[in-house]
Amino acid sequence: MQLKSIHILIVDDHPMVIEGLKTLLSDDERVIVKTHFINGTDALSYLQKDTADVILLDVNLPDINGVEMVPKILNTRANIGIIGLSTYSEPSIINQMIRNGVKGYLLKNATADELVNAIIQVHLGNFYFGSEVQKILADSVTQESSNLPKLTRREKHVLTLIADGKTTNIIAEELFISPLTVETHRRNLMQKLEVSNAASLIKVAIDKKLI
Amino acid sequence: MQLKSIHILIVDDHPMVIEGLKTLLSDDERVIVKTHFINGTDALSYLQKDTADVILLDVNLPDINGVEMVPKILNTRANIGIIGLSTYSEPSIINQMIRNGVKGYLLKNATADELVNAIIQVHLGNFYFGSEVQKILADSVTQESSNLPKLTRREKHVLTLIADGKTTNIIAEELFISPLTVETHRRNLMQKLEVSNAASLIKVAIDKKLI
DNA sequence: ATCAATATACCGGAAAACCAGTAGAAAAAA
DNA sequence: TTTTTTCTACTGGTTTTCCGGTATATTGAT
Repeated sequence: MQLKSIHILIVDDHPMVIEGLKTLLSDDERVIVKTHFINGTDALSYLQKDTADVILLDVNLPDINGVEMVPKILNTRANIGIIGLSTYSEPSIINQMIRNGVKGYLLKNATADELVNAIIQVHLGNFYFGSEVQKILADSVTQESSNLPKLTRREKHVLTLIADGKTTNIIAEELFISPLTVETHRRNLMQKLEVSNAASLIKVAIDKKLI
Repeated sequence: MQLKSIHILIVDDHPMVIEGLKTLLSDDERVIVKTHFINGTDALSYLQKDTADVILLDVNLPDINGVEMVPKILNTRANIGIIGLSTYSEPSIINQMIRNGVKGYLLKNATADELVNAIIQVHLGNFYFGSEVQKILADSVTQESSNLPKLTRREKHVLTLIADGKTTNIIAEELFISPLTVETHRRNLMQKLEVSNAASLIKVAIDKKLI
């Protein structure tokens, strides 16, 4: 029934992880580990000539950041499925990986079942995220959306105009109000978001998804 | 074999879509459409008392924005799977939906197969995105990552410090260089990103994923 | 009708950012 | 090794932001 196995590439600098993955996958005939690399550069140069179906990519490589690896891989071989791997859990990293194009993400404590499942789904072109990863992502959303400072309509408006790079005077003209008023709004915004200048105001506003 | 059908809730203000979905799903005994709502408010108040397994949620509702609906739904019923639906394709909308917690996303030209597949996968706790949706997301990543202004290492570093709300003088102290140099870096950054102040510098830097 | 929140506006002064240039040293690329 | 890029630093001046207050009109909710 199984005519063609899925070819796997492992990119990870921990020998233990490599061996562990190989062992976990050796029992399943649907997948076959082609080879492995212990750094990003070697993996990328391999992909110049050869290819694979699915890459298991560690986030913490010695040379190239895993997050940066993803677009590099996809630029070379657009239809490789990439599954991110890491021991820990930072939601921002996972989010970046997803944005950059990984199709799956697993923590290294994933079971053989999960691993094979992820590989198969990703190879089919679907997404697969381990249950712990999903929990982490869900938590990061709810956590961030809590304790949001309440901005008034006017403040939100002024905020977006500041983000557009408009000065107090320009904003005042656009809103037909005094520059002094605009400044008050800006100051209230900064106070509410607990920052001391416009640059970080924009930063935390975006972080808190107010823009 | 099929003991329990997956209970579906449709939230969409287009009668044609509602009927279409119901017809597409009527043939499959694994899913059963419980009821539907033509606006967000009614759907939310329904969820106060009753529940469902999977919600098919239109993005363009008359009262509440679909993007905002998602967290509202998940706050009430955390383990409902939400599948976003829309006719068109704006990547930013899809991204927002995903960030807010949808488990799937389909365009309205999805086939019955895709639809049922998505429902089943989402109900299992997995993600499912239609092939067109995946293409859109992939395009948006590569498109945005192109024509990026090239920042030097030092500039990137200064950029993040600015985003942290640090002033020129503070940054100079941290980097053991003259404030005048830091200012030069800031000005070069602003020129490269084509903005005229630090606030919008941070904005476009985040937009272009340089931070 | 009343109270709280919001939007409006001001003063004066200090700090920081912004602009237009120039230019040498160090590092990286050719 | 030469060339290019990056990092560094400066002068001198203008504009804008930031801070600590204060204060009234308007709007929204109860």
